[in-house]
Amino acid sequence: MRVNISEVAKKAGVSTATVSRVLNNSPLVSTKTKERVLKIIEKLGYVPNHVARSLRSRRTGLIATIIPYSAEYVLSFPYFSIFIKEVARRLAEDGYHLLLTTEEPDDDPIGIYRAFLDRKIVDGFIILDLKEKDERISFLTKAKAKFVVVGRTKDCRDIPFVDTDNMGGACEATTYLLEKNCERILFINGPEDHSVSIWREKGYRAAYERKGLRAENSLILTGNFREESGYKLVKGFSEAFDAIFTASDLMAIGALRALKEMNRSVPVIGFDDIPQAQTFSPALSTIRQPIDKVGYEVANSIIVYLETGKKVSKVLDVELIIRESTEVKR
Amino acid sequence: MRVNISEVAKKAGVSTATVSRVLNNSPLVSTKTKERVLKIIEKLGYVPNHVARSLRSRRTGLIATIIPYSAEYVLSFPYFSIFIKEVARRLAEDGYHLLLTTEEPDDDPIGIYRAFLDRKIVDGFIILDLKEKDERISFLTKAKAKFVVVGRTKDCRDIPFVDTDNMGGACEATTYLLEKNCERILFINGPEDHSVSIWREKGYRAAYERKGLRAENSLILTGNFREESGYKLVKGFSEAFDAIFTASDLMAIGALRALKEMNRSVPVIGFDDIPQAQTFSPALSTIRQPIDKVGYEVANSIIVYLETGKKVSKVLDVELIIRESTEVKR
DNA sequence: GATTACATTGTAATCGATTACATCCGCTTA
DNA sequence: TAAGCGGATGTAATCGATTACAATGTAATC
Repeated sequence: MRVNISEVAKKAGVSTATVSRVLNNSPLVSTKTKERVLKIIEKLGYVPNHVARSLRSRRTGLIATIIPYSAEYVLSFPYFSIFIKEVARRLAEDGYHLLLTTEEPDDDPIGIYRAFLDRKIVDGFIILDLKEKDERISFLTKAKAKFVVVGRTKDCRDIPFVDTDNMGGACEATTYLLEKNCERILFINGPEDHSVSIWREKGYRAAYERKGLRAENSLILTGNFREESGYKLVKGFSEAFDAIFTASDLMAIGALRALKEMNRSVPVIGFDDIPQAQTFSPALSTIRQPIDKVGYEVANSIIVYLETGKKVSKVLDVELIIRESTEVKR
Repeated sequence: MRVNISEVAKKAGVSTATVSRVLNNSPLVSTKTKERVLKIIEKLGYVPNHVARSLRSRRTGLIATIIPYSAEYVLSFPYFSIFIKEVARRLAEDGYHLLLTTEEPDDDPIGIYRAFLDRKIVDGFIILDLKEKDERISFLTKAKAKFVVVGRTKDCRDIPFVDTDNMGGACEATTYLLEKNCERILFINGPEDHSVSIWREKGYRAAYERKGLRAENSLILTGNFREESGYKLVKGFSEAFDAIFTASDLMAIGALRALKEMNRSVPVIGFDDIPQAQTFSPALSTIRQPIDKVGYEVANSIIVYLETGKKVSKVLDVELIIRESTEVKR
């Protein structure tokens, strides 16, 4: 029923040390014994117990990804399943596994991180939904835990991260609108403490500056990534504008709804390229992020970090997808 | 730095056995010693090592969910992230954790299940995307592993499962169309080996039978849950029909596209209530599944199974959501 | 005062691997 | 021939908990 290493050792007429050496491909075993042991292993169908290994080696092969408690997060990140699948796939390639859990409902966002660290359940963490001042980062750094971040804070030296080129994408979208001779582009950004918001605003401003212009602060609004907020902000906006760029597709959809009700039509660009972007009418122009690659790279980065100590960071290109919502009807 | 149970025992002037008893709330400790030990634990910030516990107790507290290798799966299941989040949340309530991974790319779908079992990495499994003849089920049953299934096969005695009322939902949708005086309802089902397809077809047929009618086999087509297949099947259908019911919202969207091109308009009902269902024009009438509850219940069921041996199954109600796509314009 | 019962506590084996160190063997070399 | 060496293998400690069993102390009973 339960075959363990001593069973194998006994049947093969060697010590457990030798069996262990065979298992770990140690050069300290003669070819003859190695073959004999392997044959017995095969015959008994022996597979080493992972928990026992973890205890001795002090590595569990588990990487935690903790979903932030805000439900909005998952909703505002519709490709989450693709991301998570790709992370799991890449981790498995090197014998690691993904432990997925949620933040605890109480007001202690680092509680679960502390628990995993103290109990030695995982070898490392993947941090999602980065905030500009993120207490998870300071906690994990202080605790000397190993982690990789999806996103980027303003100063991110010493922290391995994987991010999409939010600034470049926002700049490209804004530039596209400027070159359509729009001058007053309403920019509906995400919450200010989100790191993506900071980079997207930088991109928006950079596009103006490249044209020798200056972005107006009054044209920059703060939404929450959700449809309703795009709708309301456009409805309530009293100044003049001739285009809209939003930090999420959902807010773009909301904005388009508002425009329709107001009987107006200006070019609109969103961010994310969620499934609705294609099926909405008008089909949304937007910035597509390579979410599968983000998953791959972040998994890769944590593996490299764990095994070599090297901190690998990466910024992945995004792509401006032009569809119907930027067609100007005059 | 690393505090273990002997450290605590030494500082408290007791044996490790006593400390362990305190940790596990054993009644075999006097109140006095218990308090003393607890004070030391607090002071040293001691937290028991989970791996050592797992080794001794033969339970890791990990539940595996394995994403099937077909990429379509994740795409055809847009609420996957909500589901998985709810599973993780419920598991954590009782100290369990979700280990998420993917099937191996080669043609051995049970390889990863076998690996997790042999290595004793997880205590149980949650099975997704059930097929009518599912080799995962037969393998896990033979191996005496504990698992809970999302979905239902025809004969599912002895297997704990959580399913939505696919038959009831399909019946309700079909009945709604029949009562709109549609007689020839084109039913675009999912692949035949998927367990959901079987139940949805049953519901479709049941609705006809209740009206004293008989569903025609030629009106039942097989799609693959994706938009393209809804589009193509409608385009290529040569017989008469006066309504469409599809086993996924994506196929419903495809069907509506086809209808538009063909310049026809019949009531259409989808299945799932994905985010696009609301934003598509016309907004989709559809069957909404309580995906968060499915996640909660399946996690609950595996916990109960592991801790009491009882097999708890549940069928959750679905809801017919009527939007624009069933409005008849004649 | 001896015996018994019961409540606490300790000792040591155990879970299943890894690995530092010791040992053994055969061969080379002075 | 003895010392030296390196390769192969074994012995036993170790990782950090749990738990069967033994041992102790204290109070109740005769």
